[in-house]
Amino acid sequence: MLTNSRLVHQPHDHSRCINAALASANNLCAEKNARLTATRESVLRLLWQSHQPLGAYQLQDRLSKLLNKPVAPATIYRAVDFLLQLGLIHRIASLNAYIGCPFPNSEHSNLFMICTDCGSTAEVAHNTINDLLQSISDKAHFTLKSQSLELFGLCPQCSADTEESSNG
Amino acid sequence: MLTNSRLVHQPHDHSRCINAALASANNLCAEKNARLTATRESVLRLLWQSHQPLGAYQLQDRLSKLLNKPVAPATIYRAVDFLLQLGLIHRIASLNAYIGCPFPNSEHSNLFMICTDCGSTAEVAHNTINDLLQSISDKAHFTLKSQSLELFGLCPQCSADTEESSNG
DNA sequence: TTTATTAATGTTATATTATAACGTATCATT
DNA sequence: AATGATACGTTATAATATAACATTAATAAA
Repeated sequence: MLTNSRLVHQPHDHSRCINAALASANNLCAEKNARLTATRESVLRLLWQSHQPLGAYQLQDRLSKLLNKPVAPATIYRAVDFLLQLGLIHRIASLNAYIGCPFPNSEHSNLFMICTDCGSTAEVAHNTINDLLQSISDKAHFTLKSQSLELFGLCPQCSADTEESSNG
Repeated sequence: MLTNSRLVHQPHDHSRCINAALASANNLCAEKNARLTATRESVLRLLWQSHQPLGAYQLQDRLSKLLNKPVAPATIYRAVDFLLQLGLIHRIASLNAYIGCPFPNSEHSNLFMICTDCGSTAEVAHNTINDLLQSISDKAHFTLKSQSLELFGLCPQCSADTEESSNG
């Protein structure tokens, strides 16, 4: 099992995450002959700077502030589509929001643990889940192409807080 | 494993499904002291009549035609919210659409197999998946409350069609 | 059976998310 | 430099969802 759960839910040197993600993005783009333009890189950076999934219009606000000029929705959606194509980010359907992918090079589950309290979201890559879903699909004669797996609940921190307040 | 995959993907006496769903809805409402009003029942019926998930504005069109009068979005969203609350329908986040739940009384996975070709959508209830997701959550100290699991691919019929056309 | 209370609906307006269409600029190759 | 492909700017609008408040209907209480 591969997960960024601990990183997401605990304090850490976040600038390292961001730098690692951008370096990895640069590699991937070079490899695929794709252009990580200024706009695209900024959107990716904004997603990584956030500890939560961001919606298109949140990205619009932030990019607009960053560039100190108006930014249109199309600009955001185009950047986001590009990053989605390359697997550098994911869309979280239930939130209409986007988040950086912590392991863009590996086959993985698109499995997210979303805290309904604080909004923090961790991704988990888990082969057993993938295998199980594949076998369920096979049995049903369903040709599986992709998947969106979203879990809702309380992250470790918010779970602990709830526990505490109910005890004390 | 509990699934309506075969029913969804193969010809059958669909009026029976609809009647069964409505009967089950009536029971549930009686039990919970909830009112299955005319609007709510119509929306549920429309969802069951469709072989695919329907969006709010598709429901608006259909209800409007059924009643032969204008229907506002709020009417649809209110009915849909009610039915969601009772577990009589599900929302499919990736499609912004709604679908009748074939087993509203049982604990289940909210796992959907969505055909990207014809749109037909089957629900699967699978304890192993639930257990696995619960154990993953436990390991991550994530307090799991609910889940949305959406699989995209080709239904048996469309898989077969693709196979055929590639062969011949 | 009136009255009070709650639940559901009607209606209008508007917020939020996403895309279309078309012109302009930038980049890569010749 | 000319060309073609890719990316971006800009404006408008489509699609999805909610807010707010008036009205009606159903239930409960007096």
